[in-house]
Amino acid sequence: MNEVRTRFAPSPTGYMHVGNLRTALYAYLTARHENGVFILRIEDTDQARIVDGAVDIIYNTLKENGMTWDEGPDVGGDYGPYVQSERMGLFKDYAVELVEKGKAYYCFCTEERLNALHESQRAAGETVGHYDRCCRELPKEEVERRLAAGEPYVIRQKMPTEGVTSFDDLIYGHIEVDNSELEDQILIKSDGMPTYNFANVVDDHLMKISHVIRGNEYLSSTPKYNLLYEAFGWEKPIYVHCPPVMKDAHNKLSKRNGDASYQDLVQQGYLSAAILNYLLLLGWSPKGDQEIFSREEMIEKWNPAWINKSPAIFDIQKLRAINAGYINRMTDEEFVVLARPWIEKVVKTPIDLQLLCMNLKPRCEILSDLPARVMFIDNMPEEYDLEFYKNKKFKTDASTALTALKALLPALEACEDWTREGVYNACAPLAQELGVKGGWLLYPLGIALAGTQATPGGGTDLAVIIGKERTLDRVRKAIEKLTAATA
RNA sequence: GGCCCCAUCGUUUAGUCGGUUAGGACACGGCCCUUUCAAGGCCGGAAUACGAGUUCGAGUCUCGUUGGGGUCACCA
Repeated sequence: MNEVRTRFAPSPTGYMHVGNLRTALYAYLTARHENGVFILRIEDTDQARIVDGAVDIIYNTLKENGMTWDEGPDVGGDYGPYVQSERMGLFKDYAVELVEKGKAYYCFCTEERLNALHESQRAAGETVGHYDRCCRELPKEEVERRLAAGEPYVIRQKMPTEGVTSFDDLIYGHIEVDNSELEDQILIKSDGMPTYNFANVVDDHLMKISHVIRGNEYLSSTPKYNLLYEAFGWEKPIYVHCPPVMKDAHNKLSKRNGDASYQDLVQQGYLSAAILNYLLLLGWSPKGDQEIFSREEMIEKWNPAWINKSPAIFDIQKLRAINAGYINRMTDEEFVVLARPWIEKVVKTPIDLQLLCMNLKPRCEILSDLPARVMFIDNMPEEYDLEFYKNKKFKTDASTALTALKALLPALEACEDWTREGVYNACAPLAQELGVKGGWLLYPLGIALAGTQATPGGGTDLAVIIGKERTLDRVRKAIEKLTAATA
């Protein structure tokens, strides 16, 4: 049994989109599950599309998610270099080897001739087809003469003309394609550089990649890859083609359409662990009903054969729910650390942060929810709808609220122990004295202190969070407001 | 258009040898709990794209139809 070696081979062309990240995760897990090797290879041969800083984004994203690579541009390894542009010298010799084996050939056709060919195909009412293999059987002497004359050329792969080529994909199973469908594809371009397909096969072989894990847009070119392996006499890898992550039923998720990238999601307050967990489940499922996985659990349970065949639509609602699950599972202390910067965006005054966060934790799905929820602390709305005081269950309204707040005010003024228990104990007994339910008495307090209906905690908790001074001030103002309104 | 691939609740998935009240999660609705809103607990509505065939029996096997995705570059 050979060692399992997988690779993630992104092009540094910008942001990391979530489909890409998922592919990286699947490759990472496949390696780690088998105690194998995970390799990072940067495919930067399309210099025109390279974006500055994109490599760092790839490094950082992988690192943030704990996906460490054993071999790569920065850490080295026995099969480097791991940046494709630094390997350019390597490929031509392999292509020439193929020519010598009769599996490839020099082609001197000019761009003009190819265009003309396509024109005539079009004129004949055919769809534009394959290269007509004009140079495939050129006499050896002619080839050598034209090479010596310095004529520009490409090297093309010689495809079989009849029969079928098949391969096995770990998730799609056995796939066959008629050889007549295969074009004599270019291996080496006229500038001497390899095409992506060719470089990929050679690199994967040289790096001893055992599992080729990639998007299923490569499914239809895989027969060509396989033929290349066969032509060289190399051992073929196990193919794992992953279906795409969709934005909706018709469109792939892509940065070009303005869809959220991994970085965008993090900025919006999603936890990277939650994003990764969600991605794991998008198109893959383990045996049981477990949904939240630590990295160790992911590695343990991972089986690439359980990847789904059909495309999956990215559902932000489910991501929110998973994110909420991660927040809920945190300790209060961990949550305070994460929440503090978001809270401090809108709260500059002193508060009981611990108590606030304790109340916020089960109410927070993503961190960016926070500012809106705590806005009232520094900026309570001057005007708010007195209808807020209406509560069907407790049978309260503006008028009962006035009564309740008037009863509460002296108790709050007299309260010396301004803690959660202290304030609650100062207020709650009043309900008994008045012969009313706790909610009748305390519901209005929350409205008076926040001016909104949804608050992080009940009335007495809010009082403790914002402090005695502000509490008394707001209760007095509410009494004024209610007195004026109900007069 | 040719070729390849795919098809279970709104979404994501379970369903490995044909026999299931077709299960879970998110979302949605209801109830409970409750000092608001949440969280939590309980309950509920919701799917095998369609049509044939094989079979005592089909989500599961075969064929077709429809729908969808991918691919057909000197791009990666």
